[in-house]
Amino acid sequence: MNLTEALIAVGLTRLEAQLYLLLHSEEPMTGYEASKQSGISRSNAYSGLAGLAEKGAAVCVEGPVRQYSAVEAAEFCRYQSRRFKEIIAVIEDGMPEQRPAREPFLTISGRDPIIQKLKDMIGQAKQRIYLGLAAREIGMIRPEIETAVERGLKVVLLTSADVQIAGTIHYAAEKVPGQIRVIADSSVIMTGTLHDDQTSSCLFSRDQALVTLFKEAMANEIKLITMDQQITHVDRD
Amino acid sequence: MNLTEALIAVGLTRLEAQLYLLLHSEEPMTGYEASKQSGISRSNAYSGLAGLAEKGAAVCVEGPVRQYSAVEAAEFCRYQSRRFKEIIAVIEDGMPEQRPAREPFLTISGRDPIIQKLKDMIGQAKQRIYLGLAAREIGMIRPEIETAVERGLKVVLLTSADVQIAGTIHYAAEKVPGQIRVIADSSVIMTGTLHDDQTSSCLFSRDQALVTLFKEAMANEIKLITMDQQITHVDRD
DNA sequence: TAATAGTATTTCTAATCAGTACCACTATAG
DNA sequence: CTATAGTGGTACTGATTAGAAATACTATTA
Repeated sequence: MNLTEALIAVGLTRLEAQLYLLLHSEEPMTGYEASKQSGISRSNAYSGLAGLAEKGAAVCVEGPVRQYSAVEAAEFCRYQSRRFKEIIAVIEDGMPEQRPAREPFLTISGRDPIIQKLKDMIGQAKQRIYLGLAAREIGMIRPEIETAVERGLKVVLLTSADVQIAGTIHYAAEKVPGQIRVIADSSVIMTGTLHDDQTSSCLFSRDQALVTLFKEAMANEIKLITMDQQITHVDRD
Repeated sequence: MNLTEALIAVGLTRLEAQLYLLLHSEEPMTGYEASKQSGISRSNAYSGLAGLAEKGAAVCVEGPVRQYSAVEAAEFCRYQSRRFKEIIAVIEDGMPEQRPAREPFLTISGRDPIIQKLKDMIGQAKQRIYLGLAAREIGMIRPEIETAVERGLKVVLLTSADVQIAGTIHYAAEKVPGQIRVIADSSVIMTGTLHDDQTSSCLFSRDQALVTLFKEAMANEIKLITMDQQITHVDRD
């Protein structure tokens, strides 16, 4: 995600994002100036600046001509955070309680939802988590793993030898990139493949039989690794 | 902001939001069922459910027919929060530094930007803040005022007698709803009117002369109030 | 044959954006 | 003094796209 996309994600249009960046590099300017410097058509430059003002990303400098000045990024981000918190509050206390029934087998499709679920499993784990992932995937969730270690969780990695994360128990195993195997708290598992958005699909399960099967498979894998090689235990600190 | 709008604000479409709520009240369902129960056209019900799955708000229950189950609200909110933090991080460390020049007089138009600026002034104040607002406006920013009191700021309210916020210094003054007068740290002021979006416009200023004028005006107002009435000082706790 | 499950296509609207035309004002070169 | 270039601003048109309503079509099952 680049800067422009991030600005679009918080509610600006593409042109507004462009103009916001332009306002940061220059003195306050009129729509005319903004149009000239950005290449955006005059009409759209004016409406873009007005849009920025409406969304709290720019303010007006009144005078003989109407100029706009950018609201500094930190302040704009504070606005957005405040707004986001309100939105989340509305959702969290407005949503009806989930019916208790939880299906034992769920399919999660698409790259992003899988990564989100993976991070959430690590974040929600209470005692321990086993991660059978290639180095590429470990890299994407490194902050979450580190937070889990700080929370005092037992974190076991089955991944390539060159990965080093303090506080984790590490078994060297060459994993195929994109293949995912996770167990959290001996109660939920996720497994499947993670490539681009279309070809990514994972099974998430709470089914006790499957979880047990998975646990034993991972335990066996670890046993075989320790028979071959020695354990690399990276101590905390 | 209602629930559906909040869900739309985090990236769902109106139909997806509707379907997400429906999924919460029922067992997992197919597009066919969702269409029947929501009144949404079949085609759109299917694409809506697929959209929810893509956005991490629903998961698939594989079987003879494809059913979708809602991801529980708390989990979906965690996804959104994670995503939002990433976006803010991109903006905050991607934005070029603001040029130091800050115009002395700025116009802030529109209801929302004004309220955001008001909250931000309170949040960013270092020592003291004077708020000349009607009870209606005080109500909107109550949490921010309470946080300021907790931060140990001197918070002075010039507002109607019935407003009660612990830890603030309160002078009873009947204010016209929509009229705003604020000074923060004796260095910045905001004043203007706040009604509906079109008719709302405020001046924000760092100009020392104007700030001083404003301070004296408020001091005089307080002096007159205390000559007439007695001070209501609500002690903390 | 009715209900279930799923797909495809058409139409409509609104937002975004590119492009252009037009008007008013000011400064200045000839 | 006038012509013209530059500045500041508004209005309109057209293309593209996402979202959504509506309908039609196929296939399977009870």
